[in-house]
Amino acid sequence: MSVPTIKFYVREGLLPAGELTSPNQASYGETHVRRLRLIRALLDVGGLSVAAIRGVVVAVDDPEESVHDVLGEATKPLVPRYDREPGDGVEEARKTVAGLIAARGWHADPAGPAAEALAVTLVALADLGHGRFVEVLDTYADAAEKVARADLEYVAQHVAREEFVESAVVGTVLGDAMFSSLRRLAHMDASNQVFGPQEQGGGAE
Amino acid sequence: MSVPTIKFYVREGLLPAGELTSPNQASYGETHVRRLRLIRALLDVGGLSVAAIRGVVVAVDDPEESVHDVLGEATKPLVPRYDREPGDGVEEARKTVAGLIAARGWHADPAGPAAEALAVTLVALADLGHGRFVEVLDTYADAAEKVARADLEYVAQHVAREEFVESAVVGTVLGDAMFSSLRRLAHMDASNQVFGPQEQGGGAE
DNA sequence: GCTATCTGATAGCGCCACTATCTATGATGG
DNA sequence: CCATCATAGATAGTGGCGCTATCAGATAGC
Repeated sequence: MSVPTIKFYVREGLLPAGELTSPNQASYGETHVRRLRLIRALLDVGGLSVAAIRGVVVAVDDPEESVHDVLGEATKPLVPRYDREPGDGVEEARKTVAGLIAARGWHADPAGPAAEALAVTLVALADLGHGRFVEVLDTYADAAEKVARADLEYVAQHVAREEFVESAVVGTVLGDAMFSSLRRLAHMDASNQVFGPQEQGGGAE
Repeated sequence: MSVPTIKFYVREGLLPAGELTSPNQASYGETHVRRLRLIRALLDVGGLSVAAIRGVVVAVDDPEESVHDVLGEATKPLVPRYDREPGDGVEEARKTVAGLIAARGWHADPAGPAAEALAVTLVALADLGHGRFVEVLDTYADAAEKVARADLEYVAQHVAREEFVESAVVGTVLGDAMFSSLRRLAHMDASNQVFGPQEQGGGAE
């Protein structure tokens, strides 16, 4: 972690400035190191942009901010743009999403960023000829529910109140990465089972 | 979709050139449109880089290429770098991942990109003071298995052989996006239930 | 004192996903 | 037939992003 990089983060509002002990000497403490680790994790592992991280840390530092709002902040930049002539199927996808939320009794905003991102993804799938992929939506939603419950449980057990907000962001962002990797591993396994062990790698058999 | 952008994709090897009917007239067919949609979906929704997409389409176009290899290609650029003094906990994380793979009997390479990405994520979590998050790994793995099975089933039912490779990529990349959105929705619901309905949004009650 | 090191500020770099401009060629229409 | 206009291809430029290099000014430490 180079000094100029750190100063860059300070400039960008990701990191509070060190306490000046004299005009050319600043001291950085444990909170700074913690914050730096948060930045690196969100940046490298989570793939967030510096701007998104700024939004997150501003919200994290604001004691008035609710978990809900911070997550919204962290999630906003993740909605894809996927340009399309409006109304061409997006509307239908939005309805599908709203229907799913209603069917599951989820207390979630059908117009929020997460719902919108889902709708966009469904449209993209339909465009690619995979409109039927919605048939597995329920399986995905089941899995998502289970994972979300586990997340909440973890937070309830291991996270102190004053760390709720930061932990929620970390869990949301890194949890995605975690699940994504696990899904790939599970895919490998499943495809190895279906297509047979054609000794095409490190066949542990 | 502007013309210069399309030409850019041709130059970058993402899109085959149109068939020249005369030195200044090229004809683009359905395959080009399809490919363009694939590019936009992977780029906008999947968040892949142009370089990664090139790897994917080269592999997709190669009839010798196996699903396995193409997915490897698409997955490789997704492994985070997350610089760290080596051996400082990464090794332990790798062991955790290998143990998980073994415990589940997954036929997956514990040294492949997916396993490595998972290990890196675990290290990042540990760095952030969430080492205990591994306790929910099993829940995540269960969910991932279920989702992966559903994916395979979908492919088996709805995808023709010659589209296996492309569909696998699409499913892997857009499936991540889909699950991610669903998890966020499930989080909203869970947190709304835990923290009580403080009328902080569009309370559909 | 004298050098080495730190600070903050400004400007620049390298990569990436395009985009603008240019020339040559040929389609198009009165 | 000929003026206009669009298109192909090639080259160079743009804007954003995540840093990084350089520079003055100030001070710590010898």
